[in-house]
Formats: sequence, C-alpha cells, structure tokens
Amino acid sequence: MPRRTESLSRERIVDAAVELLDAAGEGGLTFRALTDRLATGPGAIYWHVANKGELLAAATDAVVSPALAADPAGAPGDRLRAVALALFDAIDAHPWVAAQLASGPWQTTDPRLLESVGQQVRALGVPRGRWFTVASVLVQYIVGAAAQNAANARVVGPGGDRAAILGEMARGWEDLDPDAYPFTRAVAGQMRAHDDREQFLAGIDLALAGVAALHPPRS
Amino acid sequence: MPRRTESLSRERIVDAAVELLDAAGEGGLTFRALTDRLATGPGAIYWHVANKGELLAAATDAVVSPALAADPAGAPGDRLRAVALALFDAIDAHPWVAAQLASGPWQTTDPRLLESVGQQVRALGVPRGRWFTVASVLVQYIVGAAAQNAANARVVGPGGDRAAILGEMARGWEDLDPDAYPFTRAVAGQMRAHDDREQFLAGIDLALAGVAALHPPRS
DNA sequence: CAGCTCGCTGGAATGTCGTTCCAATCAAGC
DNA sequence: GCTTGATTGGAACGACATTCCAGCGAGCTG
Repeated sequence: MPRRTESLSRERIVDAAVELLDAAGEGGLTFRALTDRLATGPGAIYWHVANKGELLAAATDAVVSPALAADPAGAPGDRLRAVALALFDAIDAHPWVAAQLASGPWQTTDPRLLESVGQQVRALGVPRGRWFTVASVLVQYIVGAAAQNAANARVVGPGGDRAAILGEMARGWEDLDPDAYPFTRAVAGQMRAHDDREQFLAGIDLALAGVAALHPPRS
Repeated sequence: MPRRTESLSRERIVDAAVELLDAAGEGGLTFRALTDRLATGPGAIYWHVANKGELLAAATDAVVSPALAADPAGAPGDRLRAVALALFDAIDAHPWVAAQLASGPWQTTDPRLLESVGQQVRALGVPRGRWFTVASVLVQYIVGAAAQNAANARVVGPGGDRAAILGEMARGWEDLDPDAYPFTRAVAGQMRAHDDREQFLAGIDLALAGVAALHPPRS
C-alpha cells in the first residue's frame, strides 16, 4: 500500500508537528517546516489533515491523552493531586499546549479531565447537586493555573536563567509606587523565591480545603 | 500640529483596534482593516505603534484598566468578589482579552490585579508568609476561569443560541460510554442548566472557604 | 515673507504564511 | 498490460505583518 517505505500517515504528521512545536514553540509549526521535515509537499499533508487547526488539536491531544491515562490509587484528595500534577507536568514539558487548552472550548480532550476530577469530587462526599459546579471550578483552576505557568515559563525561554529573570521582575516590583502597590512590593521577595509547582499544589490544597469546609465529609 | 483635523494618535489607533476586535474577534484585527477604518496607510500606524503585539497589549490594557480601577468598599470577601467579577465581566464583554491575559506573562497589567487581590488577602488575615502564594492562586483562578468562560462563549458566538448549544453538548455527554464516563454522564443535566457567572462566583466562594479553613481569622 | 526642516503620512513593495489545485505517480484489481 | 483510484509533491494564490521611501505641511529661521 505505501508508496514509499514508511509513507505518510496522520500519526507521523502529528508526531512531526509535536516535535516542531516542542523545538520552536507555537510559531514553529509551519506547513513549510512540516514539508521539509517529512520531505513531501503541502498537498500530501492536506490529504491526511483538514487544516492547521485540526493538526494543532491532534497534537494537543497526543500530549494530553497520555498524561490523563494513568489512574493513580489512594485517597480522593491524593488522586486529585496526582491527576492535576500529571496535567501540570505535561503542559510544563510542552508549553504550547497551554494556549490550545485555554483557548479551546470544552471538547474532545476535556471530558476526560472532567471525568477524572469529577470522580474524586464524588469520592470526597460533595453532594450530588453540586457535583458539576465543584468539578468545573477545579478543572478551570487546574487548566488556568497550568496555562499561566506555561506562559511565564515561555518568557524565561528554554535556556534562560530563571533566577535572573525572577530577580529582575522582583526588583521591578520593589520599585513600584509605595502608595499604590504596597502589597506587591511586600511580596516581591516571596515572588523571587517561589516554586511554580509548589505554588500550583498549594492552589489544589486550598481548593480541597474549601471543598471540605463547604461540604463536610460526614454531614 | 495635526496635519488633518483629528489626526492619528496612539489613542485613536488603540480605540479602533478595540472596536475591530469586539466586532470580529481575534482575527478581526488586521492592519488592512485598521488602515481602512482610519483612512490611512500602514506606515502611519507603525509610526505610533511598534508592532501588532504591542497594539494587542495596548488594546488589552485599555479594556482591563477601567475594570480594575474601581475599588469597592465592604468586607474583604465582598471586595474580592467585586474585583473578580469586574474582570470577569470585562472579559465576557471582550472575549479576545482572555487569550491575551492567559498567554501573556505577569506584566504591565497584572501588578494591578495582584495588588487588588492581595490587599483583600491581607485583610482576610492570611499570615504574611503565605501572602504571595494565596494571592497568586486567586489571581490564577480568576484569570484562568474567566479565560475559559470566554473560550466557551466564543463557540456560541454573538448571535448563537446558548441553550441550544449547551443542550447539544449535554446530549453528547449523555451518549458517552457509561463505564468510562459515569461522572460526566451524571452531570450532563447540570451542565445544560448552569450559569457561567454563578459558577465563577462559586469558585471564588470555594477559594474563600479554603482560605478561611487553612488560615482561621483569629488564630 | 521665503526657505528649510523634520515629524508625520500613505502607498508601494517584500517575504512568509495557510490553503487550493492539479498533473504525476504507484499499488492493486480486472 | 491496462485501468482505476488512492496518494503525492510542486506550483500558484490571496492575505497577512512588516519595511521602505517619496512626499506633504506646520512651524522655525533668517
């Protein structure tokens, strides 16, 4: 069947797209770059893929799916943390996923995330009438926070010195107007020393504490 | 000074950009559309603005700044709700802002949001060492949730029938595999009937409950 | 008042992008 | 060996952001 050994296929195209996106960021996915890497023409790619949007969606799915596949064991809170961290790490490794996930509607990829989170919400004893609300809020925090962390990581860049850039930003905060920005000035030092992953987990813990407070386990 | 009455200015360009973005979405901001609307050429625009990115940032700032300007009175929790809702409504009215806010790093516009949120965090009695973490988590939820709501609103479109699309999506959820997606199937009905703004506020309340639980007011 | 200057303008031109079109190609079936 | 239909690769198109440059005109200089 294949015209050449290892001929084109949707899977090969998506793999190449992921590699290009990882190597050069969101702007790195070009049909020209794709044709070069696959040694073919645009027409061949368009035979397997409808357009660039579908290709981006497929690439996003290829990264997110494995991250959501694992179903860890343990207490509901720990399992929720594990699911959230898996997505966080996947986005951290492929920052371009963030823009896709945050800008895309609740489709294709999201039912799985909602399902994973929702099962833990149910296990936490949240009353049935609040399932959707609580699970949605958790999903929105997980995706939103991971996306913003990826955006911050993008300014640093692959080879950038994170500590230096954080220090620069902290100095900028300390130079703000003391009357207008007392809080920002006060936390500049904490910002300089913060860890993204730790902070993300603190957000999950905050949400879990809120769930426990609003819906006590043995009401 | 002005060559024509009402000559070009950075402000007039940014205003036109906001109108174009509101009218036609993120793809509506084109230098061609801008030159048509302002009856000029690209060169004139590039004299006032460095590039499209700076123009987008300026347009975003023009929308976000007024929303963050109001400083409501009341209890810390209520003030936090008011700040969050102001940003939520601004993004709801100008959905293209979401992509800019979520994809852009913590710059220019964000210190103001962090400051507004942070002052309420301080007023809530959070210990000083946790100020940055708690405020950051809140900002990430506010921006992330608002951005995802805007993305959902974009699929509906300006003239779309929200109820119809939600119903369609709910039916899709109900048709999922019962073994793999029990939770999603169970909440399909709640999804059909949910209100975005109400759900966003529920998230704020959840976070506030978490803050109160982890940092009791009179410890 | 004449001429110069320079901030500002608008149109033409460039290179890259996504996408479309089509002639050429190859494996499989008759 | 001929046809056929699924694939391929390259050429071409329109839209885009951006750059370049020749010119305008208000205000300064004399």
